[in-house]
Amino acid sequence: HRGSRRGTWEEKKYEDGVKWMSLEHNGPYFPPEYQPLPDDVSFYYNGKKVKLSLAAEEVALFFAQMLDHEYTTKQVFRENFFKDWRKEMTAEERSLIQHLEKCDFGELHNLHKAKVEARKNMSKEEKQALKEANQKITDEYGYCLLDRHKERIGNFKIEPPGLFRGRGEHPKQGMLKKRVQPEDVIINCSKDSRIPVPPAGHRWKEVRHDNTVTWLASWTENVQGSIKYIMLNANSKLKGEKDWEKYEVARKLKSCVDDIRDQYLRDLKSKEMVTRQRAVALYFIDKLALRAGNEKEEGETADTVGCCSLRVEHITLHDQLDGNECVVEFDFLGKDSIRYYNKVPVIKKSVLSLWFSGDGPFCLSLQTSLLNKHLSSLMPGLTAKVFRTYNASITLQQQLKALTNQSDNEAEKLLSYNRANRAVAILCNHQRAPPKTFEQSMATLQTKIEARKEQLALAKTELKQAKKEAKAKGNSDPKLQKYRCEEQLLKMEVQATDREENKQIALGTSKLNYLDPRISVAWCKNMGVPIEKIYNKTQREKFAWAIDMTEADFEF
DNA sequence: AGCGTCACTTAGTATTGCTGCA
DNA sequence: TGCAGCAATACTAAGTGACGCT
Repeated sequence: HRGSRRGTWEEKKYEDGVKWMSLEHNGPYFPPEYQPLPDDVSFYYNGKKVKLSLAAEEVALFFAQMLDHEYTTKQVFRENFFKDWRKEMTAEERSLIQHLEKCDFGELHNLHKAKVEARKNMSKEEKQALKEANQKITDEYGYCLLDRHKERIGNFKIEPPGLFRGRGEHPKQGMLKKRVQPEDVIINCSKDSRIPVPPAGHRWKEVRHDNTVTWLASWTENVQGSIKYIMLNANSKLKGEKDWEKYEVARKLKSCVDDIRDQYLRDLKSKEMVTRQRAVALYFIDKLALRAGNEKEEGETADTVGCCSLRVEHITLHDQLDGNECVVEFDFLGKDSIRYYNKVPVIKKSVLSLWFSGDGPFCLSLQTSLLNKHLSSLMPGLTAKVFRTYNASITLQQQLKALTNQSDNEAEKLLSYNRANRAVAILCNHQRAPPKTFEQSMATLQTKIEARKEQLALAKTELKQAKKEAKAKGNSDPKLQKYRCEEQLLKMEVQATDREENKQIALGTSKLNYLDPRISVAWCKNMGVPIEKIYNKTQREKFAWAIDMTEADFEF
């Protein structure tokens, strides 16, 4: 453990999967019940006013609230919504309301907009009252006692009902996400703790006492049938230790990655087809930080892929492209339907010939389970995703080393840090939609820079002038002014560069999930940069373990 | 091996709230 | 002192991978 103090973070308390000895909490917070529409707001069908049943009205409002959103123009969304909405209708309503096109949600939509507007225009006192009410909810439901320590809960609120918003071309978009009842919720806590009390008139689905899991409550969501959990906040000891463990596994990979690389390069020539295919998968997972690509059930989710589920249509092989030999062109939708596009020169022609070797649509006939089984035999705890963590963290460390100089000023150092972070985000393909106000905000910043330049020029002139006059008096003010001006200008220019380079790149995901925080902490110590410049309050809480234990000589 | 289930991490976007500037 | 613009937070979907059963 070079560069780290032994301390509470390194203790391993319990054996074999036991996560806690005592757990007490107040259960999840349920969203408020539906408030019926006021009498002067109506839904119309085919031009005629229709008073909907409470259940149908609530779902109608879900749709009305989304009318400004692109979702409601999509055919799949509309069909799914309408089908599920009709299920909530009374028989009478169902026989009347047959076509979504004949529905007029205008008044409902306006009501919603008015409510949003009213919330914006609340008085200070009203806002304060609301804030206090929310605080009260957080105080009551937002914390738990785990092994006698008070810990924050990450998501203590039950997800409110609404229309399912899948990402990309999701076949289930628009379906009704039903209201969760206490009768749907499983509570997990310790036997001898104060059992959470369900809302009046209700009971829990089950109360269990399973200390091999970390969740406090769970329910099954109706759209995909998946389980949702109430879990601890990222700043909790439990999550922190797990995070630390993750990076330790990635560091262990560092010590054997050379051997593993040698082996998969050799395996490319193996007589066994499975071995060769495995080698190709590993090669790209390592080189491009691709995700594993588990199989997905067709028709249940958007059509997205990862390394092992890449299909023939996602890659193009080029003997020659842009002056390079042997290039693989990737073009596919990955997690969250984010496009991955990359042209990659590969080591050998042999790699290319290994694609398409199956007769199905897949590039490789290889399952992630097989890949991970192999990996775990090479190193305990090694799986495909460890390569992403490892390559992300090692890239940050290398980039920081290459980009930053002790002699840089703080703004320059921070730009370098962001650039190193950006290199990782690009590697991991962490994208974002360009902010709506991007062009505008760039222009504003540019204007400010111009103004500051003029001011600086003026300050310089004044300084010359003042030098002559002030020599006798010893007045240094104009000099200071010029200096400050220069510094602010530089800071803004750096900011502009940073923002431009960041247009479509999201740094947060890698910072939060892939970059060993100890690298950043050590860098801050070495560069004399306060940790607050790199991590905000939440992030410092999440990475408390790293901030606590890391010395300047830490090496990933 | 092949699956379904479960637990947990990783992900982008929507909303909220704070700050610095006119 | 109001508010634009950005940072922080909230939200919840979408992945990974372990495990147990057949």
